[in-house]
Amino acid sequence: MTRKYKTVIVDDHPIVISGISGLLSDFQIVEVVEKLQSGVALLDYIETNEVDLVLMDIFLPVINGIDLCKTIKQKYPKIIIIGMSSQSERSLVMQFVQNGGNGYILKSASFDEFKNCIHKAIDGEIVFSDEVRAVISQPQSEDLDRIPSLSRREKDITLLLSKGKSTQEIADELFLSFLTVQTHRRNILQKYKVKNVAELITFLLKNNLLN
Amino acid sequence: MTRKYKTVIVDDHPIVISGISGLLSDFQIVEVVEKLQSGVALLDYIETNEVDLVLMDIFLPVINGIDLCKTIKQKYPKIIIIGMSSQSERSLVMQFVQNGGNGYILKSASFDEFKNCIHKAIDGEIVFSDEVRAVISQPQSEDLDRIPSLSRREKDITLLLSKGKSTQEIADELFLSFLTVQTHRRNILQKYKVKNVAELITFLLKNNLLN
DNA sequence: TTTTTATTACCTGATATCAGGTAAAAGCAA
DNA sequence: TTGCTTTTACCTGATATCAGGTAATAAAAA
Repeated sequence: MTRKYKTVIVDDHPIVISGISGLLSDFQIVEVVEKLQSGVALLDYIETNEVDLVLMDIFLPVINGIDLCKTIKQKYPKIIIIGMSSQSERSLVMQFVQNGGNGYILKSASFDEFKNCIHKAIDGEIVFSDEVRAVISQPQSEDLDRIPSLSRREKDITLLLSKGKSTQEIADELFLSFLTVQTHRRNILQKYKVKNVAELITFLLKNNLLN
Repeated sequence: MTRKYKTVIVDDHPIVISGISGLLSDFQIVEVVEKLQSGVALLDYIETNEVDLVLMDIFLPVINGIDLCKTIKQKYPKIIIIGMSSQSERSLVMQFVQNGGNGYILKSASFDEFKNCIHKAIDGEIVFSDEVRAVISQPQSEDLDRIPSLSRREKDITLLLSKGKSTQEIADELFLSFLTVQTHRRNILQKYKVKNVAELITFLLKNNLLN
């Protein structure tokens, strides 16, 4: 008999944990050895226990799933990590995979999709649920995988923009020339390839890049 | 023997549904008669079936839980409706209860909390999970309770604004006059007392009022 | 040390937004 | 039926944004 994959579920919602473990109880090949509600608890657990597979929520309190994934993979590259969330923001998924994640499943995925993904991930594939795949496989400027970061000054200005400040008000507040702020604004919009501040802020907030 | 409460679970995440029905299977007093993934499906279902208790996610596609609750309560005030979500935004909870909701539970609540709340709700109480109660019972700047809501059209326009569309583009997309869209924009900004679209979007996204 | 990035700043012209006003028709609720 | 809200639409003028340039200085990375 083949060894079972020792699996840990990490989610801050007990109900979700219960749902997933119910789903996994059908599996012959995996065995849920622990259910945790935080990233810190997971880091503790893998220090002293053998783990083969982790199913984790991306939006966790304190440490988010993306950073958590990176930390774990650095020390234990063999652990298979599958991320889950309610939204399929392209950049989130990309970051997760770049940090070593083995797959990304939307919580709105069907049971079949879930099972399928977990099976394939165990076989070494990088897996995505249907909706996620639809989002990330869109044409979408093949190079924009890695989201550019804002410089210090650009962050200052973006924050004030999100508060509804005008170019002139920002210039006054930061003791800069109106024209300088204008240049920064243009650079920021260009950086994220957005048309105006409205789209910029939507992008930044949805990707947790603002504050 | 007392009659069992016919219960419907509404959530767009199959896993959550499974988790909750697992939880409810321990209950002698309730019986899960249907599991649905959308508000529309629920409206259909209650037209032709008897329902005593509804457990619904607040963030549902198409119709949100708050509007859904209102609609149902108008026609079937006897149905007990408990809302669930991942966040406990004060204004959301308030709106839900004002629309007739019988309780609000965070998905991060423990199983015991869940059971407790459902029991009490059946007994006629308006119930909240611990974390929710902590949030809503805070003093809170007495005036900012009620956040104005957007009309259907205003929502359409706001969504397009968040995608960086210009007034003209929105007019074209919705088959409206440029001037009409301009009027809507002004009304929306006024409603939330913000200076421009940037501030509007920050406000809406931080309060989960946009999709 | 050379190169690149960040920050600062100026110029112009086209287009868009914002703020003020008004107002009619349709739909819903009291 | 009488109001209230929503949706539609028009007008004007002041500001603001966006997109296209260029360019010097400072700081950080190669």
